[in-house]
Amino acid sequence: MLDITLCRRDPDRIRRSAIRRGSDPSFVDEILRLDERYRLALTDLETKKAEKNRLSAEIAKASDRAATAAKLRPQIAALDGEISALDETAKSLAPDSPESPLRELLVQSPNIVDESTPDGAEAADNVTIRSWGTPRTFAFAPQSHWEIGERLGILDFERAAKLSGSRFAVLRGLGARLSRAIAQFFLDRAAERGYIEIAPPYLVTQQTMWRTGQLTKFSDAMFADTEAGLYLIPTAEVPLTALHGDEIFDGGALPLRYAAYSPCFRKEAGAAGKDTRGLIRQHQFEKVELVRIERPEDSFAALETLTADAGALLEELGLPYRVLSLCAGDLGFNAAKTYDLEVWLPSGNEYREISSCSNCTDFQARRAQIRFRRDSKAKPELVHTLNGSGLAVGRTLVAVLENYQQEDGSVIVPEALRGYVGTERIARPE
RNA sequence: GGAGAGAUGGCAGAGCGGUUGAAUGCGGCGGUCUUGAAAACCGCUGAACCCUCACGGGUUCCGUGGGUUCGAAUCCCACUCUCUCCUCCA
Repeated sequence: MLDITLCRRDPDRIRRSAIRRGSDPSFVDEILRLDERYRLALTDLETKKAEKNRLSAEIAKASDRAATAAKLRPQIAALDGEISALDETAKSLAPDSPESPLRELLVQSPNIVDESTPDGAEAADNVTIRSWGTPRTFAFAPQSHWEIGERLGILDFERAAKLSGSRFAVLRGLGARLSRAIAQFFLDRAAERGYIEIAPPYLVTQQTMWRTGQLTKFSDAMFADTEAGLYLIPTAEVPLTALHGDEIFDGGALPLRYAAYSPCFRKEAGAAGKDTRGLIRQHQFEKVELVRIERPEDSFAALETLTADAGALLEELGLPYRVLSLCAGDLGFNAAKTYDLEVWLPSGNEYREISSCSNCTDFQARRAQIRFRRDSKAKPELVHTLNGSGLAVGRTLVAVLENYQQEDGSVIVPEALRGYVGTERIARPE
């Protein structure tokens, strides 16, 4: 949600951001026009209310209340008429009333693009910031993770389809164990880096979804039980970020760092025909999510740290990756700036996204009303929220299987995971 | 699922239909005292929005939404949530 006061103070900033995202900036003029009308109506309304309150106070102060009330009643009735009419007008225009077109415009607009986000219209314009590791050269044709997994008996897509249809997987034996090992490894590292582990609900209310910007209007991206009014989280970012909604922190409480391991549920409605094989794009996948709540002045430095925290996991696993700065046109709704981490997958001879780290500045904080005070007398200010995968478990499993595959069909377990998996090599199904 | 109790400021906890944004306590901030600290004492201490260059003024908010009334934290209705007991269950 955009800040109405910022729209008044610096409309050009909003226009510039819209243009960089590739959308028409004329809505800013519409916002200003509606806002003007709203404030006129509001001032009018409040003046009438003040008059009425004065008359009521007069009755309260009078020695003979009944008589005074009788005398003033016609005046008050007249004011009541005007008040209810003005009230309706003001309500229909207010930036916080659900029906108002002004609110619609504020709510539908994506976050303001940060200056440091590169220009560009689409994914091809994203800028590679750095890369780590050298993709391994294979003496044989590397296989895809589903070939490896099915042959080793640790991935079973056929039976998953029998149970649940397409875009599901069954992990078996060391496959299931490896997946659990990866998640455990991520959580342990997060704890070492000062992230507090949270085990959140996986079902949240519509309001919670709305607050973190996942629900704008009608979203067909998420699984929901509409009868119960509950949504399956598409990422733990949702409960972690909304955790402190409607709260005001003491300045000393910040920054806050949270990590949560959770399943994520997505309909993938817009992805028909994409990544239909294997674990890459599932209706249900697991992820360790990192969330930071920061003071505004610290949030961009925190984005660098967050991205480094995610990258360190890939480095420890020995998986080559690169970091992209998403261009303005490819940026998500909530983000002012995003770094994507892409891991090397030898079967496709390409890098694939395994983490996305975003600074959402005050955008989600405004929706969820997460604030802090610099000192005990200061006015509450909105915090900045950041989130990043640290990392997607399923895609890490893919990367491990593909990058560590051996010519004999076995897979070596990366050093960092051996303690969790309990073996150095996955050779044959038990 | 059944029965009961409750929802008030950062927290705890009062509150008669009339100047109550709300007693009191705790916490927080400032001050006096002190070499310093503690204690004691004094003062201040909720949020959102609108008008104003500013000083200042105004409106709204006591779970949410309606209603009664000139006037509602206080009365009425509906809803939501929390707690306790029973039931069920991993």
